[in-house]
Amino acid sequence: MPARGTYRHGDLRRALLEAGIELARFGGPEAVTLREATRRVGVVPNAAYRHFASQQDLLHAVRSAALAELAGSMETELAMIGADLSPSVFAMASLRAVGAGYMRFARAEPGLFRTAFGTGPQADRTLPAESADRSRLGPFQLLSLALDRMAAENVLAAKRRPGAEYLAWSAVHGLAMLVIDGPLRGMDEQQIDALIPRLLEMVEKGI
Amino acid sequence: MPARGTYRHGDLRRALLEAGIELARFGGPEAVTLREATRRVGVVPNAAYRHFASQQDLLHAVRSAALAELAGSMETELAMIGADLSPSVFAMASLRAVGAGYMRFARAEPGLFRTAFGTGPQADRTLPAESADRSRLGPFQLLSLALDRMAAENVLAAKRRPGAEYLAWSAVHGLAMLVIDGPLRGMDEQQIDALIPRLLEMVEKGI
DNA sequence: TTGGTTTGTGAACGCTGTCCACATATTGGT
DNA sequence: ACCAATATGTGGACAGCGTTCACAAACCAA
Repeated sequence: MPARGTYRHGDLRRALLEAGIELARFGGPEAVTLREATRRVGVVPNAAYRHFASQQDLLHAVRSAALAELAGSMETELAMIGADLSPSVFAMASLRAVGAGYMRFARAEPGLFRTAFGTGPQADRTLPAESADRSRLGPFQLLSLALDRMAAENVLAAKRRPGAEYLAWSAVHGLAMLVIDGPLRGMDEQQIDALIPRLLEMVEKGI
Repeated sequence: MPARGTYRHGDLRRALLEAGIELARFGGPEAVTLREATRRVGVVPNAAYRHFASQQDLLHAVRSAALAELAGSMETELAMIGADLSPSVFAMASLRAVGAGYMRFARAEPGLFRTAFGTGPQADRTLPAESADRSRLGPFQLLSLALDRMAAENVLAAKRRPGAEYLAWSAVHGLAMLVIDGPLRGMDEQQIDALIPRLLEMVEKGI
């Protein structure tokens, strides 16, 4: 006898994924548990196995969603610096925009950010180059694009050498990690706000 | 009847801690489980509760040990650049030394590194300034010290502004995280080796 | 010796992921 | 329209995890 749901849920996979995202949002990767996700959807734990091979599989799906949201935050920030700028000014501002978007997301959604770059020995890592579908750009591609623009407009202190995007990424990512999940957690918010432009400045000048 | 150990172990706390470190070394923070640690020591799980308030407490102790090992790696690297250098040359080299030590530890002991900066909502974070005993310097203090030396010898591109150590730390930490636990995992080793000096160069020039 | 404190044991509880057998909807062929 | 095959959710079970409680054994002090 069908007790819990309508027995035929309709789109259980999506429902479970959304429940997982919600869990990650508030509790980070370690909060996305298969049992709790199914509980929220109102279905028995095993039902999840028809749509996700394992809990890790669910977590990977949530991770992808988190990465997409991070990219969205960067694009939002990029859109805010308007297209009425001259190419060179736009190029100059784009690195700061994507960097700021990165940091904004990390601080606004620490749970999702930690999920996106979640720790763990079993976490499946895909190199940014070969990641996902080409349609949507990932965080790394957006950062790389900003550097490309700066190089094209010659507003970069140094010549754009291959791999420079990794250096920029390291700086931004490192600050984000230290702030939301590391020893800098609890640091004064204003101090962090002051640090962000200085960090991006360091990247521009030193890359 | 005393079945497992000698019933009176001697120094169970230390034994459990060392077992925990061993677990963290190979499996990262999520591998340090109370039950496995006690199992290795040959004692019943509950015995741990006489020496650690909880599993988190054990993990915190392991984290401290990991941080100490990281600092040790940085000091080793610092010692390798000899004291026969002129103060200004030594200052110049010290940032790269501590940075390299940081990266070396991260790559050589990813499990311990991930434990040192372990993720999780319940991770107790202490600001570097107020951390630990004064006798041994932590990773952050060593990095900060290197920048101080460079500023004193005027070998820094810019004036040493307060908080610059956070920027340097962010860069190094970010690369380490991306390499051992993030999307850059699996990157070509030589490529990483080439990236490290460039990253430290970026810090020197851009800070 | 005796009584108290420390330290390890044993059994239990609820939580987790996962596997198995089963029941129920949906779907496609005839 | 019927009937078999498939897809999907249920129920029950198992092992492993952290944690708690009551109890036993060892040490220590008076």
